[in-house]
Amino acid sequence: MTIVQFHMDDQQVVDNSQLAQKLRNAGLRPTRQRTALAELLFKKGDRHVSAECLFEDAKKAQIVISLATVYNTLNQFSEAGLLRTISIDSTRVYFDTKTGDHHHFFLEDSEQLVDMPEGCVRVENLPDAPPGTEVSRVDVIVRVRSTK
Amino acid sequence: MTIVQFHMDDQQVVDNSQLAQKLRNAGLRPTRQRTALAELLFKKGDRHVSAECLFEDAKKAQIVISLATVYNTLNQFSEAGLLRTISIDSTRVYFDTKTGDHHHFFLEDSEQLVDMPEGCVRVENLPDAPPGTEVSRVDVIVRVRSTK
DNA sequence: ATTTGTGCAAATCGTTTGCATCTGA
DNA sequence: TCAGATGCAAACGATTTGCACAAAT
Repeated sequence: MTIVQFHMDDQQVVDNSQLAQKLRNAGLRPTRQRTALAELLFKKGDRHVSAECLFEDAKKAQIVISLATVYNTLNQFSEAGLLRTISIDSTRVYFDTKTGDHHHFFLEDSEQLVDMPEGCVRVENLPDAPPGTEVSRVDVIVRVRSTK
Repeated sequence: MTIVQFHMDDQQVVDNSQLAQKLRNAGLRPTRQRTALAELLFKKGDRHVSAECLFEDAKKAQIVISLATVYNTLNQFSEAGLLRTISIDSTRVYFDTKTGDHHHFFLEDSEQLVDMPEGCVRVENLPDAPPGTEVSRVDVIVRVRSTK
């Protein structure tokens, strides 16, 4: 029932020196809180978090950090390409630790995002992009809700 | 440069008595401001508006209305099925006057939505919805930005 | 030592709500 | 008449920002 997915581009991070390196590669100094958040984000495999929810996770993990820093860090990470942002629900931004090409289920009841396996969806018959523009990304979001 | 599209299900509204009827059918009293907004929304063919931008339109059209009422009215219209809401950009909700099954281009530069012709896109190979859920809608958003 | 990050609180921005007043059927 | 609409201003919630302080290199 559980779908397990691995991606070579988002290599599984297991120890903290790899994390620090990942941050450095992205041009970010591996500070205490950045490393701590990176640990929460990238050690557990694919995640879809909101700032608020990562902030809660951090609290539970005894990490001392302010909500503003969580926001700033998430934004830095996604600018650096470590995360991808998704906005589905206008009230919240989700950050996806999986940056490769893939699409999502959105569980309307629980407001959660679930990855679809990479490469499985094919979108056909797309009209041409409007003149003077080029496609930067195609997002497919399948909204689902519990039956009954 | 301009793409014009017509759809039979969202019938073109041309006079105000039809508008009033459309509102009544939706269970909404055709009050001054509702009719005025409906006029802006449904007389011009397909539109994608934010509350703020419709509010501006209303001002230009000398309609006396408050921003809160624009919000309330847009929400009522979409609950009544007269509009469809789309959230792409987490900072703004778009209301689409075309309620049929269709998808969108999102022009990242100008933050505008453009309809794709109905029925042209085909999404294949969708994985099954997670257990216990059913698909309520599939959204395809093609983000484009100006070349160079 | 210098640059860069962090925490906090205040600011912002889109959106919603409470309530007194008005209006359409 | 009177339920239902409207306007306003205040409330809200997610996110950003300004600034003094702290930590990395």
